[in-house]
Amino acid sequence: MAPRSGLAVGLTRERIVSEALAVIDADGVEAVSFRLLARRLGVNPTAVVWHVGTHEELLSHVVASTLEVHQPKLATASWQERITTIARLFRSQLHRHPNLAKLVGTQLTTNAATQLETFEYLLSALVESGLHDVEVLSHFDALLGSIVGFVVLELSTAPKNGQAEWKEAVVKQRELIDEKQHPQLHRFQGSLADHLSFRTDGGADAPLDSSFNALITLLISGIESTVSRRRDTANKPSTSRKRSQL
Amino acid sequence: MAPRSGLAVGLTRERIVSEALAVIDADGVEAVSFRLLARRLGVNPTAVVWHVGTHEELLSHVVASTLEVHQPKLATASWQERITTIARLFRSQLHRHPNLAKLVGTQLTTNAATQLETFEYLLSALVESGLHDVEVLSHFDALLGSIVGFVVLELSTAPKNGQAEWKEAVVKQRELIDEKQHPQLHRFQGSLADHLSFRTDGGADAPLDSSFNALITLLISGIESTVSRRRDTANKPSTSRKRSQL
DNA sequence: AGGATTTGTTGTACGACGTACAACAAATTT
DNA sequence: AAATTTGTTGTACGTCGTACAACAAATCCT
Repeated sequence: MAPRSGLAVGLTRERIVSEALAVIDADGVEAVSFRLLARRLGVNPTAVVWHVGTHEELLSHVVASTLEVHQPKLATASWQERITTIARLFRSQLHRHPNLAKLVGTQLTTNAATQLETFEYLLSALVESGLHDVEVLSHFDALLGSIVGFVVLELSTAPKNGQAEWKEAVVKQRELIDEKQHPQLHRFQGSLADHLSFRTDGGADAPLDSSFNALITLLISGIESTVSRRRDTANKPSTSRKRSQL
Repeated sequence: MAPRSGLAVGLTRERIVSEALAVIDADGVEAVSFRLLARRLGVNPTAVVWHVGTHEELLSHVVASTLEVHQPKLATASWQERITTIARLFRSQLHRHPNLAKLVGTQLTTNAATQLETFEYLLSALVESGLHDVEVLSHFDALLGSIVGFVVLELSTAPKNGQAEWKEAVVKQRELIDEKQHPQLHRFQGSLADHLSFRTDGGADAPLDSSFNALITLLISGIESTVSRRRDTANKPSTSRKRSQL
């Protein structure tokens, strides 16, 4: 798989991918080009192409290489603790490479390959929670999608061109919230600056820690109450309170 | 703001943006270029630039124009119903333009501008749920981030180049799940194809309806139990069960 | 009314990009 | 020792965003 041969054998796909990651961390995804990488590696651009294929494939490989999470042993922990740990681990991993977020949210290549461990943990946690088999998979998506999606959104970045004017516009708009038309927004106006849709900085500069913790708590206690609610209605089915499920 | 004048006055920013949206719906975000739009509008490329500014700004305008959700009157509904409605409305809106998802997840310009109505509804629903003021904002982010993030991830697309080989690889990898190493994954193997990280189609072709419903249910009953748990501990504080909150 | 300014459009030009293709040399296989 | 594979180079094409200068129609100023 790494068949050292050829003329100036120094070049590997791994080296290219890791160089690309460095560029991304420093200057963002848009800065990655075959020509730049070739320059930095002292190599001809088309040599890079030969190793990684298309530009799109290169970026896929970068994402894949970054998301390899080495799981700590969680076998003894409760399912709640396991979900929490997985979520936080993923988030801190992506926070280490914030410019990668847009790729993770975009690529569908969430690269199941190296992630089987993580998925197994998450799935077993859901089974252990007491959910029925039919529910487990939909909750698997719900957790994975909301957690990954939250972090992707948290790390989304401001438009890097008209940054100054844009920030100004956001601030002004925040100040112009009308008390009568939007009373609750007005009431929370002062604190809005650090929250989604009203902030002027991406999550790399202004992380949403407490919001993320709130999300985890919501998800877990949501599962708990789904399970326990069913346990109740099993005893006295006439009192069952049904939430519309479609 | 729309000061009809000049030579061939037919061109407006609105017309450009709507043409760009048409291109995006048909061929994806990558297909949008000044030159193509100019061709389709029978106009010189730089005329387009004059109206919309940079390429990045053009895409921002497209997102903004699409996310204008006209809210139905929800004043009489319960806070649970209001959250559900907002979430579903947003999702169906974005499902109508699936190729736009990557921009929404990427741009931070979630365009608070025209969305104030929606945010007010969401915020008031949280206040009404009984959460404390300090919690409302973090839960605001948690809901917004997880819901929007989920849909963005749901709609993420497969790499459009080596599609055939890629799909094959995903299928094969799904089949090679080892029973002893990953027992739960193996157990659910058959159903995995339609779920996150194991599917071969984006959410536009294979929507994750039941997973989205599960997410909403989790979030809402999570809030309910957070509130009611606090109500209990207010009566007998010694029994309070604390979930780690940082 | 008429000159100045704004507004919409055109043309030209530059540098960077992805990538297809042909060439070729070192290493490996046969 | 011949054939093939593997790594690298050079060239070349079409496309892209966008900066800049020119210019005409509409509007504004006095």
